[in-house]
Formats: sequence, C-alpha cells, structure tokens
Amino acid sequence: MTKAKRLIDILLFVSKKKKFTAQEIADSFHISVRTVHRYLLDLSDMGLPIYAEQGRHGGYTVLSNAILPPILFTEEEAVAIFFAFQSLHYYRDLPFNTEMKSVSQKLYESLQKEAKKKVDTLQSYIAFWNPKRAITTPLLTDVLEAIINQSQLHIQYESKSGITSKHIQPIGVYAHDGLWYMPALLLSNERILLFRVDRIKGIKISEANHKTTMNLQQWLETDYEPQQPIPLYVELSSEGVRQCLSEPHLEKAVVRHSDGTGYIDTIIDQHELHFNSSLFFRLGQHAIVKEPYALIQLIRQHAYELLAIYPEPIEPL
Amino acid sequence: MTKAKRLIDILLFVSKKKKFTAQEIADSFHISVRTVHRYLLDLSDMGLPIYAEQGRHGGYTVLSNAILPPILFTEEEAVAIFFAFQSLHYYRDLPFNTEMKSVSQKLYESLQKEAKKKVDTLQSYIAFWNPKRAITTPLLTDVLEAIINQSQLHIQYESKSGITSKHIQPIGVYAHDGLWYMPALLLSNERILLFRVDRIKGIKISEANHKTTMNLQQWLETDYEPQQPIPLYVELSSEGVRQCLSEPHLEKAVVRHSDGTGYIDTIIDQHELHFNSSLFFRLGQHAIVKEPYALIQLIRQHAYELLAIYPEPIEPL
DNA sequence: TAAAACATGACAACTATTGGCATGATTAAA
DNA sequence: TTTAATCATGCCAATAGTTGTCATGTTTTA
Repeated sequence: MTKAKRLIDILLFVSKKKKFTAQEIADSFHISVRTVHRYLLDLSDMGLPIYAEQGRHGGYTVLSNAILPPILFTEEEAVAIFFAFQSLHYYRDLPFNTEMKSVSQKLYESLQKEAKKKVDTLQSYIAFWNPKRAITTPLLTDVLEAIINQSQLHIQYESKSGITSKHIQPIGVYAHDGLWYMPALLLSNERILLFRVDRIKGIKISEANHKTTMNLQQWLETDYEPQQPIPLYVELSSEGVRQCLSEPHLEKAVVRHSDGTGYIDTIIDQHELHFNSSLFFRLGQHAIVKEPYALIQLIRQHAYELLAIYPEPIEPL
Repeated sequence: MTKAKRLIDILLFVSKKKKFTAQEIADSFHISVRTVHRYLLDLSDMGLPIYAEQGRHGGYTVLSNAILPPILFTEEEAVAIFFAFQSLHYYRDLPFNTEMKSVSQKLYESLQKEAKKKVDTLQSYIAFWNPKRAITTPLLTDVLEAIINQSQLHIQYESKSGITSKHIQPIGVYAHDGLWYMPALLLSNERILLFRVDRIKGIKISEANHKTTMNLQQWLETDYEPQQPIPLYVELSSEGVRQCLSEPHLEKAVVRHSDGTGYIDTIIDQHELHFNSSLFFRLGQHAIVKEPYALIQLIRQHAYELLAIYPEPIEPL
C-alpha cells in the first residue's frame, strides 16, 4: 500500500502545483529523480493530463485543475448525484455545465449494468420542470463571479422606464421558476431591490468594497414585516381553500373547517393589495373578501376599468 | 500497481456480494486464503464497513451498498456537485436525502481550505428558491418507487369532489414550483390526468402490467395541440410586453415593436380561455384583447360577477 | 466432538520497487 | 558553440513488499 499512497500524495501535490520539475518532487518526497519519472509515468497512465517540456527551463505541467483524493461512492450515492443534476436539467444558462457533464460521464462509466439502468429509468421518470424559457441569461456567470467576489457593480438594467444604469452591491442570486433573480443593495439610496438577471444588459465591476448587508439566506427567509399592515379576511369555499393552499404567501393563513370550506384571517402589507386583488378576482365566488374595504374597492375598480376597456358590443349577437 | 488493482477488484466484488467466505474469494481470484485475509484487513483499514462472523456458517459481511471504483474529481467538479445539491435545498420531501448528505460530507472532507471556502461562499450567495411549503409529500418516495418499477397503482386522491379511489399507470413525477406532480394514465377511461403527489392520501401497488404509454420527457414536451383552436390577438403596451414575456405559455408568441410596445398573435385552445382571462384582467389597459370575442366576453362576465359579489356600498364614504 | 469458519504468526520463495549510473535528446542561455 | 538544465529510457544490484504454506488458536453450530 505504500506505493499507492505515495502516488496519491504526489498526484495531489502536482495537480495543485501545476508546473514543476522532477527534481522538485524528488526533494519534496525524499525519493530519487529516477523514481519520480517512473511515478509520473504511472500517473499519466492513470489518466492525469500531464505533459513535459524538454530542455533547460523545461519541466512537467498538469493541465487539469486541482484534483481531489480518490473517493469511494456507493451506487446509491452516485444515483443521488444524477438525481441532483436532473433537477437542473431545465435551466438554460447554468454555471458548472461542463463540470456536471464530466462528473456524469465519470460516474456513469463506473456504474454496473443494473445501476446504469436505474439511472436511465430515473431520468425518464423524474423531472424538475420549469418553464424552458426562450429568455437567455447570458450574464449569469459574470454576475455570479462578481457576487462571489463581493464586488460592487454598475449595471445596465432594463426596467419599465427603459434601460437605466444602477450602482449596486449584490446580496446573491437565486433561481425561481426558471428565471434568475438578484437581490441587491442600491447604493444611491441604500434600499434593497430585486433584479432579474436576464434584464441586466451590461455589467461593469467596481472594486470590492465589502459593504456587508444581509446574506441571501436571510433575505429569502425574511418574513417581510408589513410596513403598512392591513387585516385581510376572506371566506373560502372548499375549492377556494384548495386554491389558496397553493399560494405560497397565503397558505399558512388558510384555516379549514371540517366541511372543507374555510377562511383566511391574516395581516398583509399595503403593497400586496394589488397582487391579491388579481388572485381573488380569479377565484370569484370561491373567495369572498370581507376585509379590507380597500381590496374590495380595488377589485371593483378593476372590474369597472375592464368594462370600460371592453364596452358592451353594439351587435352582441 | 498490481496489488492495488487486485484490491479494487476485490472491493467491487465483495461490496456487491455483501456476504461471502474467504475461501470463495480465494477461489474466484486464484489466490491463497491467507492473502484474502490480509486483503480484507487492508480494505477494512481503508474504511470498508466489513465485519466477520466466527464459526461454522460464519463469513464476512459488507454493510454498505455496492461501491464504485475510486473516482478522481477535480475541485471544480466537486463544486458543481455542491451546486447541484444546492438546487434541491428548498424541497421539503426528497428521495436520496441521506445519500446527498454522505456525498457532501465525503467531498467536503477531501477539499482543501480554499475550495472549502469557495463552497461555503457559493452556498451563501446562490439559492434555488421555491416556496418552502407547509405542504408535505410523505408518499413521494413510495410513488417514486412504484414509478420506477412501472407498477400500476390504486390511489386515494383528494380532489374537488372529496377523496376518491383511482386506478392508474403513472407516467412519471416532476417537481415544479416546490410541488410534485404525477401525470398518469387513468385506466378506467384511458385518459392522461395530472395528479398532485401531496394530494395522494393512500397507495396500493398492483402487479406491474407494463402498459407503455408515453414517457415523462414526451409528456413534458408535448406542445398540447389545441383541440379546439381559437385565434388570440392582443395589443400590448411596453409594460404588457414585459409581463407577457414572463408567461411561459405566451412568451414565444409575443412580438415586439421597436418602440417597446407589441402584440400577441397566436392560436390557443378553448380550455386556456379561462386562464388567459385571469391574466388579461390583471394586465388591464396594458393588454387589450381584440380576439377572440369569447375571451372578451369572459373578462366582461367575470367583471360583472365580481360587481355582483361586491355591490356598490350603501355608505361609500 | 468434529467441521467450518475467522485470526494471526513465522518464514522462505518470489516479485516489485528503488536508487544509482549511463546514455541520449532537447532547449535556452552564456 | 558550448554548457547547463531538463526529460526519457535502459540496466542492474540492493532493498522492500507480497505471497503461499504451515502451524496454532478461537468461535460457532451440527
């Protein structure tokens, strides 16, 4: 076992060092240069992408990035990795795409027949679907890099009012429903805004300035405390209950009676009114809003607006 | 290198066989029993969970599942695996949860300081968010197993009309927006329906009957051919364009003028009318429906219904 | 009690690895 | 042009590691 261990040690050493001479290795490991040559030949045979340059100032160069010591996985673990990769299948722009391919290949080759079959089955019966959008996110990788380095950014952003320039400190990125979002601190007024990465049209990286705010986890888990709290009370039919349970921002507030019907009794923010009016419009008689009056008014107003846009036809036929 | 190779061969052999005697290995590999004992000691030292039972009918037993030959990963590849696992972080019920944990641990231990830091950063700046629902999907693993075995199922399903029993042949499962869905062939009338796995309240597995229909990939990629096609024509303000581009089922149909405004000109199915009416209600003046008349009527009708539900208050104040 | 298994030690025979030396090829700088 | 630094490869004796055989124990079950 002594040689194998040595080989692994040297593998790790050289894959990290990238460029070196045989003499250096010999000195580091207290072995002869002749043996180093033999070892490197072995590693090369084992698949390490290494090449040598002849002559003065020559030496060996390893092409791959730093390599981890060999790891033993169980079949189940390999399947779990495939499963996780599967979950990203429907994203269009992804960092680490090439790496995931090479991992898949290495793993798949090592699997035995049955396990290969299991993976194949898995991939044909499980998916993590999200709308495979026509929208591309070409700047995702750049944004990601900037975020990991905690840089501040100047971005060109496409919003309602056209393309504007913004100076921001990103908090992180997250994917949701097939799109990538980036909450960031707007440095001009110290407010946190949410950007869609596909709407970023240009990036310029400023020097890192380490203005620590919150991290992404915190941001995602904030239970946005309503700044202008308004009580919401809605009576639900059983179908209304079913539908509202599928609305992330409301599901926790749904109370269910034994007969299947139920109600919502919670506090929402002023800003959510508009969003909710759209929901309760859709639900119609399955959700009767009792409070707040503002929401009822909003729904009514919407209804009137629409009736104005779509007037009674002259020839109804 | 000869011994290491042997050891790996034996490792794979025994991890697959699980229970065996030293003599069996000796015969299989044409080596002496004494050497087998020595090898097994080596494997045990290397971390293979193996134990021996003494006495007649004794022998060795390997505790882990089948093990893959050692694999070399680059740091980048390890990071890619973490990244993929990250994407599943917001799911509540997942198969392979324990395996993913053990993989993470093995990988993380092998990483060097810098790479560890990189992974840590990654996890605090990237997320794949989906509504971390209160809804649990306890039967997911069972459903999954049934699907992989291509079994037919009798399920207790909670639908609009209460809990009913259905005899189905699942096509697959997929996750979307934090919930798990299962398209399946309803055997009573040969139609394909979509079930929500969290609404399955009970499962009974029938014998596999291999009634091949379509696979999940096909199902997801079907561009549901409209059975009752209706032309849809909508004029959009620039804000309307922006919003409709975020609607998966419409985005491909949005045409943009140079001034930012645009229009939708496509064919939809009769069944999608109701869904669209809700969308275009929300957009109000940002999206003016010109065709079909049925959709306009639906929006008007909705508006009237709501006005009936929420009548003009007696004291408007 | 005998048989079937693991556990471990000793040792000679065998095999693989190592280091040292020699030779050659290639390259860049003196 | 020469020299020094480097990889590449072959040979061989010294050294180190591995193997098989035999011996001796222990544990468990028929």
